[in-house]
Amino acid sequence: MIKIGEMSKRTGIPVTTIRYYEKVGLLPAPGRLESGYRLYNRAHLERINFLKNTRKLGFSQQRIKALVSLLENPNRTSEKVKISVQSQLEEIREKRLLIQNIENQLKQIIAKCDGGEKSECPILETFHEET
Amino acid sequence: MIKIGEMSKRTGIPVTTIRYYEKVGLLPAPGRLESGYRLYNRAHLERINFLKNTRKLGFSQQRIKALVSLLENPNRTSEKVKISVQSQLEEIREKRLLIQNIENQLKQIIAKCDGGEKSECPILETFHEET
DNA sequence: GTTTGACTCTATACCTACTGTAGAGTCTAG
DNA sequence: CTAGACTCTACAGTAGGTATAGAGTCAAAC
Repeated sequence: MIKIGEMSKRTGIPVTTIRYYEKVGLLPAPGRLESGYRLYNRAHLERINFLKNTRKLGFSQQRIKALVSLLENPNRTSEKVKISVQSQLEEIREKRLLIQNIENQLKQIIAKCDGGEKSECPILETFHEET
Repeated sequence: MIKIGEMSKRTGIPVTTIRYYEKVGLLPAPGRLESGYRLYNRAHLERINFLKNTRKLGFSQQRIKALVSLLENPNRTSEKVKISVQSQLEEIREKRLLIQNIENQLKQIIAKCDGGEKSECPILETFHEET
């Protein structure tokens, strides 16, 4: 049984964030000492690692909650888990396409500028276009 | 001279967002009718198009403000504008690399799952790893 | 002339996913 | 026994807006 500071050290998740995860329902409320200090066990450590890993993969809190309830459901199938992760992949893929599109547009816009010292500026002109 | 609803129609930017841009200093405060209604001119329309285009390219408000002050500076050089847009490109490129990395990880994780009906689940196991 | 409906105003709350701060209490090593 | 580290709650702030409440205004139909 460890206190929140030790948990923070072991997981690399800030103390404030751990308390926040409890508040939003991603982490079960732990037991408390008489002083009110939180006391975590092995299961909490595992849950925080779970949150850390899914967060790194860009999962939203909503999707993480869905995964957690699968996790806690004894009737879960790995198929359902897979479908959830595939949705996440699709979302990420769309974000990547969007950002790639922006990247290409920026490159084209930069290419318009010859870097002269005149006050005319093809980049600013582009930004003023009606679209 | 047009009212805010007409401006919204012409630019496609919601009325609430136009007021918000004024509040955060991206759009100069327009004149008002006696009733208090905002009245916009050609310059405001151009500014809103500018905001719309830079926002579409993922510029932060901070960077947009920097661009706007270049825009308003008669001593600006197109070189300075170019440098600002190049910084934006670099930021976007890094975001894209990050998201591509996530995408690849997700693909690898999904590939671990054979979709069986057993309760064991390589995906959930991956999410529980200490990292 | 009035009434209806669309429009506008301000102010405030809400969103995601946290982070930071104030002020008070607790624990532990010297 | 005290100093410093740790923990607690509650609330405010971040970016970039969106949504809502309640009040006032404008234009056209009747």
